[in-house]
Amino acid sequence: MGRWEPNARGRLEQAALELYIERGFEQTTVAEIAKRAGLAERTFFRHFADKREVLFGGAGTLQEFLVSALADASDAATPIDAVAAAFEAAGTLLQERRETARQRQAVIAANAELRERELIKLASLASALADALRQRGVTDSAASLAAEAGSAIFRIAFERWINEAGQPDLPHLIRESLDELKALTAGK
Amino acid sequence: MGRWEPNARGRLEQAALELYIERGFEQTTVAEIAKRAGLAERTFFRHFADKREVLFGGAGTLQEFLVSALADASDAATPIDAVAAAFEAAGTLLQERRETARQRQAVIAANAELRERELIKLASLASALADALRQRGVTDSAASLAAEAGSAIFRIAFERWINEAGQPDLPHLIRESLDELKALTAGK
DNA sequence: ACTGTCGATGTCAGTTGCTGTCATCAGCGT
DNA sequence: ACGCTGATGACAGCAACTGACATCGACAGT
Repeated sequence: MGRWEPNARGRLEQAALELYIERGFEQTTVAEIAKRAGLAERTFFRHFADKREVLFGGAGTLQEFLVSALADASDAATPIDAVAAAFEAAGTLLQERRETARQRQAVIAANAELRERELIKLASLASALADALRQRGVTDSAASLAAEAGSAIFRIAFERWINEAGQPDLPHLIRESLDELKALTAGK
Repeated sequence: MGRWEPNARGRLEQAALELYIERGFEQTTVAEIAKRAGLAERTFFRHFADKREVLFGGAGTLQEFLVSALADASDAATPIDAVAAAFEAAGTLLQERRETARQRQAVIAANAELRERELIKLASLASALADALRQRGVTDSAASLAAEAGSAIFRIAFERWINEAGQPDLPHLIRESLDELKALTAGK
């Protein structure tokens, strides 16, 4: 047994999400989050770079998953198809936590600073995917374009998945968005 | 003659850009910006919501220009082609300020918070373009996809325009990116 | 010319996010 | 037993941002 309760980081994430839901992101102070987690304010900043980051702990994991999924994709696949396939695989995993995802997304949508953070996480993700494509021999500009297009497809499909009633299938929505983009760029 | 020197807002923008270039964004305090502009710190926050916003005064203008350019586009054009054409028109105007754009972009690239702000401005822009497309009768999802794809095309072309040696033509780079995306989504 | 309103700015105090620094203390290896 | 390490606490301090109130030229109406 340690000197302190275990999983300080997890407790902070939990406390923060609860408080952000209860009274909103801006109305919550870091001191309150720390107090609910049974820690000092200073400790919060040892685990998270800032007050927003506590909501994005999973972003790094998702990015690693996508990059390795992309690395495993068939060499025969088009860059865009490979990226979309990686997102579909990730979508299958996300699927299991729809309610959590909805809560989190509601908090993020309600605050501009959190939306900014989300956007930069997605941009970092697209950049990592572009790098992975380049390692597969894809041209510089084609890699950027395919990664950004894939990211846009995912964002739009994710939003529909969150907002739609019932139990929509995220990988299926991703595939639909991909097909629609292909139709849009095919001319009329 | 007013009681104060005219164009306080412009002086603040100028002073801020200079200081961000001289010593970097984080190393500059709002008090220093205000002092260089001959104003009080409080006045800075009356003109700009925060320390970052002072670099993005033109974003609103750009967005309005794009939306009205899109509204003027031919009804025969594909959604993506209409969006790309709007960006090309904007690119023609941006072209005249390449050096200013490069300086500004260097400052933004050097700081994560500024990149976040830039991303949300671009997201807002894409969202406005999607709305404009919907008013033209484009489907919800097609409008989002076309606007996001157009935005990605512009971002990538803009980056190349900034970094390339010589005097690259921005509208031409936009067109090239559009064509490349079309090729990528056309299958092999 | 007088007067009252208005708009842009100054001044000041206060909250909060975030950082640097040093102290504390259980566990662990030697 | 001893010292090292890693996670935490305690405290001081800076800078971003906000609210409240004061100031004073411009300007309109009379």
